[in-house]
Amino acid sequence: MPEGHVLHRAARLQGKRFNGRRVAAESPQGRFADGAAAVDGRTVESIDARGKHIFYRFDNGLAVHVHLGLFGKFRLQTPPFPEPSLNARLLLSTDDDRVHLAGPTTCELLEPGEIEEVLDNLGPDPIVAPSDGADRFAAALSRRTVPIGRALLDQKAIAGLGNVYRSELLFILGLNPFIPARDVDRDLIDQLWKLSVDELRTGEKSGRIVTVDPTEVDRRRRSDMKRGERLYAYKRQGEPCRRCGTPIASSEIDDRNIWWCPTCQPAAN
DNA sequence: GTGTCATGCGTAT
DNA sequence: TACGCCTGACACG
Repeated sequence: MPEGHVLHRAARLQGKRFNGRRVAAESPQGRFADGAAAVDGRTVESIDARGKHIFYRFDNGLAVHVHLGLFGKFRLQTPPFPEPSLNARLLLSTDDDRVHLAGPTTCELLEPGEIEEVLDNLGPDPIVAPSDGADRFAAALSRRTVPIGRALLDQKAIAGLGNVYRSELLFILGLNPFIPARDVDRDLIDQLWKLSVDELRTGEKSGRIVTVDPTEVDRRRRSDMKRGERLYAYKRQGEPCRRCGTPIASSEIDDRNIWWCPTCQPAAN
């Protein structure tokens, strides 16, 4: 379930357990055997996320770079450790903790300096919220004629948004997904950036994506909401818009589904 | 048990 | 634009 908030949360929670600790590294599945061997017995210096990427820096200068893709998953485990699944690409263990990684798109060893090459291909990350983030985001969009709904998934424009957040952010701001990115007003771009910061940081803290304002659903607190009550648009096609009752519409942009409210997010005139 | 789908993305066409 | 990759949850029988 990996949008950017998941990786930042993983970096924070794993960092608490592994930073400064010597770890055993292995790859039960075998596909990262050489990489695991290169960091086995080394000390973790830091674990950091950027966009949907996470980097483990070790005291020998090497780093492990992971991207979860659509299916990848981390599990944090404590003793007694369960038998690792044969799918485990990477296990990092101390006597007290273990992180179990399965199904990543990327799990690779990086030499010193190579982390920067990955970062150079990423736009501003709302969770990091650099001071020039809104400007960089706006500059990236200003060059693009593609729909705003597509541009939001371009990790060079903004790093960390995925398919859930894109539907939700556009809904909240009443923005039609098909408006060309460069035609979106700068004021709305700034709002998109600020909302991304707020929503991803909220998601990082809770570990799940909740965008609805509880007062628009019922009096329950966000943490008590059932799945399906936490979002405005994502995967709600045919269900009534929480704001106006119009059935939520769905379509595809670039082979990926997107959901929106035809009334609250009207097409540009 | 089998089939489908998914919060992603690189590469080929 | 289409396909391949990687895993797991869920619907269906």
